[in-house]
Amino acid sequence: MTTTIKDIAKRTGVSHSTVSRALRGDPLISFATAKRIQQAAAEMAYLPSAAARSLKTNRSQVLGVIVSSIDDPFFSEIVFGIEEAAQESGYRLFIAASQHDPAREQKIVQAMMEHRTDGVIICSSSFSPDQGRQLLEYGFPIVVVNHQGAENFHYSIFHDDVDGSRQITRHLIDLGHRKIAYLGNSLSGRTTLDRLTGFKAEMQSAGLPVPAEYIHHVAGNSPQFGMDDSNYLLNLKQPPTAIVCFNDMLAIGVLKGCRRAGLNVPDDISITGFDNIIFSAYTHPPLTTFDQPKQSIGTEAARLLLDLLHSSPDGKVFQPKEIILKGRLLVRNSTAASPKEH
Amino acid sequence: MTTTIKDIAKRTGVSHSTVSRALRGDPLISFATAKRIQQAAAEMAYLPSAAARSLKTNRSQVLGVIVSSIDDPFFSEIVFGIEEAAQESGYRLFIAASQHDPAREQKIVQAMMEHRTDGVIICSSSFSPDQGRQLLEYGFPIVVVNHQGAENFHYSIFHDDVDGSRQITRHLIDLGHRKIAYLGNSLSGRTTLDRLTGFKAEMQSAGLPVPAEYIHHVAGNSPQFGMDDSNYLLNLKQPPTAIVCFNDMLAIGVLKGCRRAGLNVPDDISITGFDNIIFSAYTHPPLTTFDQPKQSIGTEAARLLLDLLHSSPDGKVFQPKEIILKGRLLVRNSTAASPKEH
DNA sequence: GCCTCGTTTGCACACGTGTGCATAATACTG
DNA sequence: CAGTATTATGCACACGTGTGCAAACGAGGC
Repeated sequence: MTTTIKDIAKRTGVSHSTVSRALRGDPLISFATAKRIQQAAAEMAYLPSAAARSLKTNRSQVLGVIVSSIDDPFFSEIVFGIEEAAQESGYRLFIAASQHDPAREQKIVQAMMEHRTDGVIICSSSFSPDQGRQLLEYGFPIVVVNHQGAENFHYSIFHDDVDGSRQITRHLIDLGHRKIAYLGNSLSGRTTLDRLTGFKAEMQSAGLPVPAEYIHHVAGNSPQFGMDDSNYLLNLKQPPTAIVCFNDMLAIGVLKGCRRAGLNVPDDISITGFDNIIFSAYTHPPLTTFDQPKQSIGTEAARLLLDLLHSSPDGKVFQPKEIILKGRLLVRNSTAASPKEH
Repeated sequence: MTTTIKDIAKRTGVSHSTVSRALRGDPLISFATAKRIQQAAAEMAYLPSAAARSLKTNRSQVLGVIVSSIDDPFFSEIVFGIEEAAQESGYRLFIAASQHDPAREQKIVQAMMEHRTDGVIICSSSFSPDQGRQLLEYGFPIVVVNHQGAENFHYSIFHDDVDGSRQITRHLIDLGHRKIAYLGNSLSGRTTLDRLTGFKAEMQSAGLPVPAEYIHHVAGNSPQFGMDDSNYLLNLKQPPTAIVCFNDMLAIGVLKGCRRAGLNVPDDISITGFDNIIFSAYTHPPLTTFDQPKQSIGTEAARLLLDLLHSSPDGKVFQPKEIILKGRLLVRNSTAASPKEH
């Protein structure tokens, strides 16, 4: 059986409460006995029961992380950042993937509640408002990352997607492109809208038209969607000379779609991504994209949540807070001067 | 505050033990009162405390998953498989990334013990034997996936890497290649050795020599390593006409390295990967690789562990078990007939 | 040597849930 | 109707840890 503080108490001849205090470093206990107890604990390979502690203290030292999918490298990197910050403060992560499935979201929310997670970070742009409300009502401190329903939550971390998208678009305009299309992902809620907004804004300020058929949405994040739906844009009567893709995953698919259609990137058409996932440096040609500080987003989200946790006992209500991070344009080789019209 | 079974007891005028039984579906409780209690519980939005339950039952309904890194798409897909199976059986996941860092591994092991995880799945090929021993001594049921130290553990899931590597190599030999190099990842322990073994075996059975300089190892899994170290192989006096890469991540980097060196894949040189991660279909050219059933590996690992958990109370000791899964060769366009010697 | 004060430890209860056992309520048998 | 079998419920304790409070201990001052 696993050793408990009672076992240690028996062996050292003190009460279990003394052991508890000694191990927690309570100054009430004399240095001599504290040391004696700690040594005994080490020898007996004692490890406290998280369940018992959590039951008593009402704190689990666990942060819930809800992400739409684990196998999306964008989210993986954010999670990586979260874990760095969490582990630094002695917190553990409870990661769950919603997979855009409401039933699954329901189960996740329930599990978070049952485990009395100390707080929750939502990274799933499509997370259902109903589930969000449930979490809020339960009293969880919540930090949302790039989330569409952010108006309901008080603490959020944003990457400035509007600005990023403007920079990407400006880059293409500067290269002489005038017929630029946008390929979005309808499942990405606010994120795709922000990027679309930035795109439109920059086009407008350059006095360039954006015909309705130049804005197209797919329903998923895999390269497959990008490849399949690139046909739609390429087969338009007036095909674009550049495509601004919602993110790198789609852009990677679009690159292949173009190649299949016999188009040379970037000579015949320019393609841009967004996020700078690791693979975007290895496509052919390497992808021009917007380098989003994914890891920082994760660590900032975790730090904000931890701040919230450690200051709430004071009873003072935190001011709503919105942290906006900026990335940088990363010009590689999938963009070039607009092809001359014949 | 959160509602407890005592609150429900008060409201329904029964004792808290009756509530406990009613909610657990204990047939001791009459149908009428059980229904009444369940309804009250639903109205009061009752959710059991995982901590309390786990403390009392000594079962956490949580599986620990140790993975070397989350942002490696290969592991992500395995984790995805694990989660599918776990959630089906009402288990939750406790995921932690070791990052090849012993200090981190130590913390992870400790956390798993403190949380009294019901079992552990180790997917980190470089996981330290010391930590593994500690987990074993603690009494965790453990399932290892492709792990180097599998001899110490009784239950394991393997992909038949030796066979896969032979098939890949055979494919290249059939295409007329005679000078074939192997690029491994020294951090991947047994996995890279198995693949190297298969490679050598097939070369030998074809009567082809493998000069020592044709076997090269890098120390990491990112495409960057593949790109950087491809130079070494390409600059040999007798450069190979084909490179068998440890996995897709490295192969993706090698593809870029070849392009940089002015080589055309597959006309000048053939490249193969391993794993079939999602991006391998979108490289240029699309990567010939070995399609490993990643998701199945995950679900099988989880199922094996769950079987272990549900049968151990009988006291009967399980026979050691090793499940070997097979994948299939996936020929795409990064391999072609060996270039003619001039 | 008595009182006071500060330090160190133990007692007892609490957290929320599960369960063996005793007891109360009901049904059944003769 | 008494006695017994059956069913339904409650009591009390347990899981491992943390903590307010009382008690024991020792030291110092007069």
